[in-house]
Amino acid sequence: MTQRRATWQKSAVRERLALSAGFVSAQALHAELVATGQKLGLTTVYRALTDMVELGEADALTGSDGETRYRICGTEHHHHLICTKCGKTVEFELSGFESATQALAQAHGFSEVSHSIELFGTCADCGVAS
Amino acid sequence: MTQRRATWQKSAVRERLALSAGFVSAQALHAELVATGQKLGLTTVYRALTDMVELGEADALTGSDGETRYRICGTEHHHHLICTKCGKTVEFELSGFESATQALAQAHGFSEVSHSIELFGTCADCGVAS
DNA sequence: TTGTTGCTTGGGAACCGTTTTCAATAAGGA
DNA sequence: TCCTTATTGAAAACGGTTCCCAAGCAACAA
Repeated sequence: MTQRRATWQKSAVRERLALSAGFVSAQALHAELVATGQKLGLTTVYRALTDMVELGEADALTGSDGETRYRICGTEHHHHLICTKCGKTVEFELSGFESATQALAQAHGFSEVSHSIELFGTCADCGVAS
Repeated sequence: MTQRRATWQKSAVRERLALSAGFVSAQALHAELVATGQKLGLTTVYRALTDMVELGEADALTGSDGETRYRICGTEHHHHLICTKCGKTVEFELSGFESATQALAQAHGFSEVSHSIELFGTCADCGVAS
């Protein structure tokens, strides 16, 4: 059994991620850490983030560009409303919708259904001020 | 202005994709074409698929593994119910939901909202028969 | 505190899907 | 048929992520 050890690298990744309002890529996070004097390897950042996702401390989201972004999230089931400009994220739940999709899936003979629901848009701050 | 020329390669990609019940990766599609004696380049398959997506003839879906899969789809707005085992896909629409998300997004000050909604599960054929 | 164990780190190479390059090819109008 | 130029395709480039493995260090025992 793998037991985890506490290291300042993991703490640094966790803390830095907590500072971000939205989803951040592993590379960006690594760059920020290095820029603030925290010298750690990119590989380590990837591992720390992967661990956090497995522990349910963070959510991962792979965009259409193939890059995975991370964010510290609540543990309850939720979805995201993400600003495509600045990455700012709002969590929300969708009461009623969950059961509706479940019913729809079962109607088609599907089981073990999970879903991916994300909303993308431009937040107030990034919106055109004209 | 870019005008398109008809080539047997593009037709081959389109026809092969039409044979698939679900989403297929560019590499898999290329392998299938080569296996059936259609000798064309992987690059060409990528280009043909990208074109189809731009023309609205196909849908592209980038999975968490970073691989993009394609499928011929209807032109109206719809979502997908996808079997994670065999890739079989069912299209469906979500009346009422669209407006609900729109309202939710605006409530948070977001504009130009789009959404990504996909359901994943195990289809009847792939379900555990024990 | 010191010693031992083995998880963790990190730099670079490897991977893998995708895109770009560019010379050869071929579609389609004149 | 000829000519123009979009298209093809093999190889190289790319970019994000993972693997390799020797050095480092956290946790625990004595």
